[in-house]
Amino acid sequence: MEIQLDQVVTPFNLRHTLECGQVFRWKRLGGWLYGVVREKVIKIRQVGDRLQFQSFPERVDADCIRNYFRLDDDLPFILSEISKDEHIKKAIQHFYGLRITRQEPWECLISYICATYKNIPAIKEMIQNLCRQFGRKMTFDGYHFYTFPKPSALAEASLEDVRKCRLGFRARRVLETSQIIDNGELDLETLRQVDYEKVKLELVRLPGVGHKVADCILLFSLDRLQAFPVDIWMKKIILEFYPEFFNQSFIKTACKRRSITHHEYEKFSNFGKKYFGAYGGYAQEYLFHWKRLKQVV
DNA sequence: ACATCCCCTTAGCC
DNA sequence: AGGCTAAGGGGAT
Repeated sequence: MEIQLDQVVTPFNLRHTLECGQVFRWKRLGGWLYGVVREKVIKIRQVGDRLQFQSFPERVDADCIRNYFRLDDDLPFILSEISKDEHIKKAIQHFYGLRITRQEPWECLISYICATYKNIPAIKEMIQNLCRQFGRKMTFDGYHFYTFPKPSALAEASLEDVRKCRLGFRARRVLETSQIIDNGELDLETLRQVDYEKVKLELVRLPGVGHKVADCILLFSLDRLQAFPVDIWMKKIILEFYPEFFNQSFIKTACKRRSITHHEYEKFSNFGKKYFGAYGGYAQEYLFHWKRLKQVV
């Protein structure tokens, strides 16, 4: 199947979108990108302004793809809204077409609990282990894929088995959070309707979920495009490009410490929301990807 | 080689 | 209240 994009009205860049670090389960295999979304393997590639895809074992329609990649977001408008200065403009220019994804809240929640204090390759490894251990196997094009484990599968697992997935101290947090979700104490899907601050309060009650993880879940799976997660990279970016928005002594203290205090988190995240506005999350992702790639090169 | 540091942070202690 | 520190283990340096 195929989706015809109009790069003026619906700019999209599949590669940037999947490689910017917001998702952990996509793989490049033989010219295609393969991922698992809602129990189905998706095989997708972009040829110019055509988005070609197949799926297994059942067919997904174009709406599913549009939904996952947020193709209905008015990206030209969003990018014009966040184009506040030369730094963000440069990042946008570099990765034009990068979109925030609309992930499944459950998978997003567990993924970002795992993401605590880990680098991206290691996060991918942990999630892969979890899926291999607790998911269902699917074989497509000769490659093996696994569904993301259901809440019950993780809730019923032993701490030891979760630990075997190399989760370290995150194992207990994943297990306990899975039990809360499986019990129905918190219904993730209904959180889309609740307002931002209330959802955040609900999320941070889960073991392993602090403000940063909650903001990632809000941004990548609960449609809160104003959420502005601040990790160590975003801290570096703000200290480097936007120090004039804070008082000098605060910046000086923040520079001395690599990690982020709760106080710093609030100040930086609120800055992001205020400065970039309703689509701060998009600004965050463009800046994040730009900074990380620049660091590598 | 081989330490040592770093890691898209959280939670618990003081 | 807010700052400090420990917490798997793999990959980078």
